[in-house]
Amino acid sequence: MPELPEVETTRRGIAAHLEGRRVRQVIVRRRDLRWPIPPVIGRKLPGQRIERVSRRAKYLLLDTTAGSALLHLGMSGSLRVLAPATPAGKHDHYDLVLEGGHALRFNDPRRFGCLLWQAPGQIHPLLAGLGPEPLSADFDGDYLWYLSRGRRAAVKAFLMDQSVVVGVGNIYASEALFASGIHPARAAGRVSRERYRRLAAAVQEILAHAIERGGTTLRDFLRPDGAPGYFEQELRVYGRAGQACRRCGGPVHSRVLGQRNTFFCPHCQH
DNA sequence: CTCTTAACCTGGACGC
DNA sequence: TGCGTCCAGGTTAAGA
Repeated sequence: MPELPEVETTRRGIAAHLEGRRVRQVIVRRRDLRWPIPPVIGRKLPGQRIERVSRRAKYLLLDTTAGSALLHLGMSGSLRVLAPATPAGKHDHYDLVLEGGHALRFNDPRRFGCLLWQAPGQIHPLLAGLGPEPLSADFDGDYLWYLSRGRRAAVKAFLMDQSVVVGVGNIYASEALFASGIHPARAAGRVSRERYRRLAAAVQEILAHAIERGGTTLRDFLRPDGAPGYFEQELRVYGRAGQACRRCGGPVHSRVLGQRNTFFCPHCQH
């Protein structure tokens, strides 16, 4: 479900409720997520004040002086802030109960998400080796061009590689490649510097705009306040196989690339 | 290194 | 109504 815009939307939604508050209790209903929830969280987190809710790539971090809780939403995870004593439903795997009784609740049918712990001053192994944030100054077309020299994998797989740049998932990769006129199956090493500049600009523009719209709701993504995201209506190619390209009117194609369904216009993208 | 593939897990949509 | 099949926004681990 969540790519960078959806995770950032979630961060903004929960931050106002969490920052400055203490965690009273950690309730774990199912420990076996992508990785088991480590017992250290139950020992360290209660009593701690959440100083900041931050984001790195598609991970959310609840920063305290004792360490940081590291949250990932996987494919189907979502977070809500709920009133005290709201009954838990199916797939509600953990709650972080705050002082005052409100709870941050994690729901995730497929259990690809995780809740891990990062000690103060340490970088969790999952965060080591991640590429730059796409909306930071460390990311631009020249960087992509330089890094891609000699790479034979498809440019779409290259763009979705989180060690290259973080946050770009299957929806926004198709969208950014369409916006910059690059065929998703083209070898990454055979895209020109000028076109990588356009691609990087498209990634930044699309992600920023999607954040403004509260992310993309395709099936079940909801913001922490329960509202859907409104970027779906802005999608140019994703999920539109067989429909008219919004630029040339020809049919949008789809094919599987790197195990993921990919949408593009063969007339507009080369 | 780089690249590809299988695997993790559940639910919804669809065809029969 | 029920059952089988396919698909889904992510990521790692293992193997070539």
